[in-house]
Amino acid sequence: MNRIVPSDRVAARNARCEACPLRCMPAFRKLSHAEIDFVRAFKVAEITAGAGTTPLAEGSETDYLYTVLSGWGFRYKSLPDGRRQILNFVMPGDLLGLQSSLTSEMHHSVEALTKMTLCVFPRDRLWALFRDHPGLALDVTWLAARQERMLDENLLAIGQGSAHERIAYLLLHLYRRAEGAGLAGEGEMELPFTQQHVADALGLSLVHTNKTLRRLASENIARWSSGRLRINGLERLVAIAKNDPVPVAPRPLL
Amino acid sequence: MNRIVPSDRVAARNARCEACPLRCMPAFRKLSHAEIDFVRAFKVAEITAGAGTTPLAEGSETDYLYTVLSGWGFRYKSLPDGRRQILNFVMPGDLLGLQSSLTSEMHHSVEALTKMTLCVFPRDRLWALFRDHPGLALDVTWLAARQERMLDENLLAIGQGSAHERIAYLLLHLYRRAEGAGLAGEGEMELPFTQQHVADALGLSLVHTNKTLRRLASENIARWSSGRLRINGLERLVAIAKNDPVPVAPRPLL
DNA sequence: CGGTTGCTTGAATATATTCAAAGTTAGTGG
DNA sequence: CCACTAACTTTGAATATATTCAAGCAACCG
Repeated sequence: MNRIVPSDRVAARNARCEACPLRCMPAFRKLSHAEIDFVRAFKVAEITAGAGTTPLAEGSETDYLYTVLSGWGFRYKSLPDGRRQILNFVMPGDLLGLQSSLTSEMHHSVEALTKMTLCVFPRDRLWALFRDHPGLALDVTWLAARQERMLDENLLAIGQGSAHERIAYLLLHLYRRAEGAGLAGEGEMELPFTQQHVADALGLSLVHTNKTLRRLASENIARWSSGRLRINGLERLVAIAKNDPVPVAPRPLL
Repeated sequence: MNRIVPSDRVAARNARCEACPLRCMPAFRKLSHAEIDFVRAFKVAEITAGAGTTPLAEGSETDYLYTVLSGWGFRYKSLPDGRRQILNFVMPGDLLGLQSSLTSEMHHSVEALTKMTLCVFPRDRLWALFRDHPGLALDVTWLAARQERMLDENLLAIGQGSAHERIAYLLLHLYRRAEGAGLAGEGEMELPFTQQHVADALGLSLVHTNKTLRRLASENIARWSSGRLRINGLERLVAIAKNDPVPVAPRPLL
């Protein structure tokens, strides 16, 4: 179903992290000179993963951590019979591969939804990061805690919500996160995936996901077509989702 | 429903962390002398939370982190109408309150199932820990990553599993964790909570939870009565759960 | 165009929920 | 020791929600 294809590797050691277009955004915390220098040396490559490829695969060993510079993807786990659960969507600024910091065996996969650009950091230098840059180490922990919080909210929505509530929650969640990454505004954003992805993220069948989305459209709350989401009733969406996860800024970026 | 009761506070600065009965267990990593000294100074109190109390409440501010020394509890989030999702169960060795490391506002609650004993660490000295003890800082990150992995597995079970699979998953998960904390063996363990807790943890109704548990008993796979779980068919339980989360040792303990 | 992928819809079915009530157990106080 | 209560477990029946099955439609692509 999801073929694992090796990612294109681009030698790009000439990283000018201080001029990183992502880091320059106001949403991210400013690093000190010493920290920027460390990050630049920490980064060993910049790779591109094409849409549909699997840069990180469950069960495999990875010696690297990645920061998403651009593009969309998703983290997921599969069952032997093919069912899969999308754990969350991946956007610029996210740190990947931390989950298994000691052992390097991955316990989930990551698939690219669009072409993704990733900064590559060798895992074996994470120790030096913790030893020499406690501020960056706290950033790593902050990112892990943020991830955990998102999973908590996810679990609440999936465990307790009806289909209507789950879909509202997911759309709002994605909109707020995209906002934080400069990818949304004016109630509009790109959704570079299919209804099947929404179904797999929320534990719903494709058919029921479709019917629930149609209902949101007929209620004139949110319309999704041709890969673009338009939210007309943000307040009503929040009321249905019972949760408005506005992101905190400034947030760390490795 | 869940009244918030202040916990009994016990002045216990005479902590002999090096002789901590929990830390002495083989499952936990040995700390260096310097690390032990730091942890002992880091610990400002030892408190007891009675069964049914809520030592950490969603929305409140906490200036402390806690390590569970003994007892059981659970982490949960609630919706305005009373529905609640149990995010996971809390056992000895778990670190609590990290989730919101920078802001001190809690995004979930913790309720004690039995009397719990907790080590108390002031959050504002976390920075000193990261600065002076990178090994302990990595431990904190390791614990966060482990938590994240457990949430991932949870999400997979709840999002994709049938009731039968979810219950099998939870029982197995609890058994493996209890094993790691020295609280289970020979296929037997204490379950100090009710079927309602299982229902709230798995996103199932109480009635359906009960019927599914009865089915597992009638299949002679696992029996739960009078607060005690007896697993007769561990292999069959693993086969249903499609996942056997054997804990890794040694693991860190703060 | 023909083929593929994704969206949409209706109908039949399955799974899980809600409702209702009885049975059990543990704790309390007379 | 027993009556009484409260919390928890168990069961059956009716209902709701979501799934599966099946098929048509639309858009895109070689």
